[in-house]
Amino acid sequence: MTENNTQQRILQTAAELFAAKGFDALSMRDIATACEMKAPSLYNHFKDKQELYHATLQFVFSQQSPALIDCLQSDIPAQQKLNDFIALACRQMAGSMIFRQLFIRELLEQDESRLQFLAKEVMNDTCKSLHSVFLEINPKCDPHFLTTSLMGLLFFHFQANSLRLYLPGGSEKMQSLDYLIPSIQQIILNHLNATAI
Amino acid sequence: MTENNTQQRILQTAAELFAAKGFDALSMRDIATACEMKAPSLYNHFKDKQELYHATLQFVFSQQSPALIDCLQSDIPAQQKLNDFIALACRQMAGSMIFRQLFIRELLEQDESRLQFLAKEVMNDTCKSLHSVFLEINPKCDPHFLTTSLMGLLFFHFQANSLRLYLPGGSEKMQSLDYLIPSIQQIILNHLNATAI
DNA sequence: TACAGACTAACAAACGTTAGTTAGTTAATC
DNA sequence: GATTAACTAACTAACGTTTGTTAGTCTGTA
Repeated sequence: MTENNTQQRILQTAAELFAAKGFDALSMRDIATACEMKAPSLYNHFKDKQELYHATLQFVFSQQSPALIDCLQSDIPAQQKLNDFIALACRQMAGSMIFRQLFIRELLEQDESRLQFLAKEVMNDTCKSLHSVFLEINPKCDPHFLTTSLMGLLFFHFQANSLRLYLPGGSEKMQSLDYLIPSIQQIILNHLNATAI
Repeated sequence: MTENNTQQRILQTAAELFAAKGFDALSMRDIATACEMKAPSLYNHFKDKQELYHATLQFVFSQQSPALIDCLQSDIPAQQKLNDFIALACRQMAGSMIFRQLFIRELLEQDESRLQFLAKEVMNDTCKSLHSVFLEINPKCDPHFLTTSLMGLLFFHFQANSLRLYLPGGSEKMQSLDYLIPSIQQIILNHLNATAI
């Protein structure tokens, strides 16, 4: 139990640090210090740095989807399900940069086996539920394109929130959920409704 | 001239490597080897690793915008200008991963001064031209949101092209420019046209 | 002769990791 | 209930390697 507890604490700390700095910029000593221990102690819990990183990815990625899937399978009209989903995803994106940054780092790394894990183990169920909702709203739509587009909008709008302030027309108001949620909902819905049925 | 030539060669090589591996995973010896020289020789051209990295960013980012801006300022209908712009940006994204990956890495790093450089020196002019086109098509639209959304779609769709194959509904066909260009054009246009004038 | 730009050799610091030790806890024995 | 053995999980010390970088040297060109 102490074992498990320490392990969880290491994973949580490592997640924050890996997300912020990336695999190579982060040393085992950094992680250990943040966990209030010494680097060699980490090896009592994880074989090596790679294994700790993989465990961190699984730890973070497995937490995200359940709430999203629940939201897509509730018993309300499809369009409202989609709006709820987008709102929740936005809140998750804004609430913690850990998932978002780790995800984007994985996209950059382009490691085939890890991309496959990401797609099959982490995203597959959510995507399929989302496809159903898209098709329910408009059976002629392209659910894969819509899903990927929505992910792009979600990840980019929140990741670029610091950049936004320096871009023309960017303001603090546009970083807020109150602004981003309805805007993203509308761009997706507009596309769904515009495609001829 | 040899000086300038070598410098350019180093920058081009460094750009490819920094884009692929990131700042920390890449050593001066790696860069030197790829340039067919020894690491200390790099210091004849750049003060240190940081300066080489900054020079690389400037080298890469300054090449991208001119063609895009030209495309937005030609003398054709606004809607066609926008379509041409999106098509060209897609081709740039697909043609080389260097710009795309370096840009995303900068978004991850969240370094305020470099984000500011990115926004003001690299993207500002393109964004402003793009805003004009958006407003020409629909004066009631939100050009900042549209610009950011378009960037999100462009970066994500091309960066996630490897991931796409493992996602439900993903296929090689959907990685192609023939598929992505019109799809992205349409999602933006639909949103532009849907906003009440 | 001067100088740019390549080189070799070498530095200190930081890296991931291992070995060996120690303190605290649990379980079984007397 | 006390004693011992076994185990967990922390520690210190240290390893070999790689890192960014500097100093000093050689070579070709102007």
